[in-house]
Amino acid sequence: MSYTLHRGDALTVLKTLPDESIDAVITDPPYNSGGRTSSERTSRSARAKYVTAGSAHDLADFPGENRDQRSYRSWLTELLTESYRAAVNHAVCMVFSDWRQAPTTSDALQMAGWTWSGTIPWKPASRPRKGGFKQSAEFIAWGVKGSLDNSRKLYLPGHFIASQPRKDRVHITQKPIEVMRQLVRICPDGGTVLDPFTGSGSTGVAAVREGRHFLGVELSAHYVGIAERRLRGELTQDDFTLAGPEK
Amino acid sequence: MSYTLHRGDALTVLKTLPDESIDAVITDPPYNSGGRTSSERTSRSARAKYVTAGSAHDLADFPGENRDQRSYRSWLTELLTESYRAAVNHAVCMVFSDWRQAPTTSDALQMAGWTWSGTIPWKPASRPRKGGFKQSAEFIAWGVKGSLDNSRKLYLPGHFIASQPRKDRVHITQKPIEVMRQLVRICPDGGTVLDPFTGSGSTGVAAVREGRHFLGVELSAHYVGIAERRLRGELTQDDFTLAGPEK
DNA sequence: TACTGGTATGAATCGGATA
DNA sequence: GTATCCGATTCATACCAGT
Repeated sequence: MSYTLHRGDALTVLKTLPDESIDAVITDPPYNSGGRTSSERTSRSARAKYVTAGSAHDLADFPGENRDQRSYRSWLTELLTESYRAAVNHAVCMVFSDWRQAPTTSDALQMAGWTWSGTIPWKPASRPRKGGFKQSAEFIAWGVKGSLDNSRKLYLPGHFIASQPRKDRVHITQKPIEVMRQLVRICPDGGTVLDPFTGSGSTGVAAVREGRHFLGVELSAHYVGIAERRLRGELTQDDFTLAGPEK
Repeated sequence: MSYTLHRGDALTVLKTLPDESIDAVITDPPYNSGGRTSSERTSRSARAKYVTAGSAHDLADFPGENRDQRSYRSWLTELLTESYRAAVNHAVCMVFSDWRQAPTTSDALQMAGWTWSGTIPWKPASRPRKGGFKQSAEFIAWGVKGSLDNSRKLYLPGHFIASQPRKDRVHITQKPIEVMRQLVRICPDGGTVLDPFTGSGSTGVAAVREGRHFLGVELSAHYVGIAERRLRGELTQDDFTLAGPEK
């Protein structure tokens, strides 16, 4: 398996991809939630919005959390449109969002041409909420280019229960590898998974482990470095596993 | 605890309710999903859509399943607007939907004036899907009139896992009582829960069991009869429980 | 290895003070 | 009134250390 990482703006890089070169898109864009007023949403950094005051960890901030709702929708639509162009027929696109952005996300998915086929909840640990229901779920909107490939003997779950990695976490929104490994199976074996918002590269790690190629784009040099290191580690480990028979 | 059932059109009945007479709205409107084309959605009856072909059971059809998406939104908005008017400050409104209607549902909730505060997934049993992700979740969009009452020491879960009742089921979309019992707790003790689409009356049964009053509306005479019977059973049972100390 | 008890923390939320 | 900042809050769960 191989991986390619681009440091740069997602949309700019996507435009350079050839048609029908991607077999699945799995990504977690910076969605612009959090905060009560529009200015709070657009002016505060991701860390300021999402990290509990007093939290001891010191994870780096990430860019892209400054769009208002309308611009988020059109930006995401354009991005998914380019992904659609670069995808093969039967390709699946999966986009993470929180509850606030879920409707906007499925709108953008459809506006970009994908056939919206479902919304999958997954449950990270979360805080309780006094006087009401705790918000314990996040969502993955998924869609297909054309129709699902019914010839594959593939049955994937419709919801995931897992929590964020706590140890060795390098990104505020890092996803558990076990969940990502399930998701990348939607990509045919040996195909290429695209993640325009690579972050710390969990999608890539999962893809490589599951025998898929990975194509990642990330704006922040800090995170490109981290993703590169993690992915290189995977390949080295693979080679090692191949070389020595034990375990 | 007491209950009131109206046989009639939801909107018509809602308009007759006095202002600020309702403490919570919990309902499962007939949403128009299923079917890939708008004509498929609007022409097939609820039974045809939701009941497995060849299934032997004989649940009655229910009305209201023939709206297209736009008209569904405006109809639901009007309905939720009337509910909003009839609700007290801090009242919570919860609306069930499937994944397809979830964005429309949160739109309507907000258009009606409620402050959308979250989307809760709940998982009924479902069939796997070849070549992709199983669609195992349905959603409850919830919102508040004004703001949540933070003085209550109430902490409710953010997702529910339960399967639809199989035995003793009297309505196609009947919800498990255990889930409904959790939901009705959002209504203050002794308050009144409104369900404009009572169906077989599960919301009412849960409300009565949890010590809330219930106000239900149902168009179908068939289901009003069933709901009435179930609710009367609850009260009788309550009386019995009160009379005899054992269990 | 399996259990147990202590501790840290979360893609938040809320009220209130300040500018 | 709006924007911004600050700090208190809440408990299920993962993690750790110790038996």
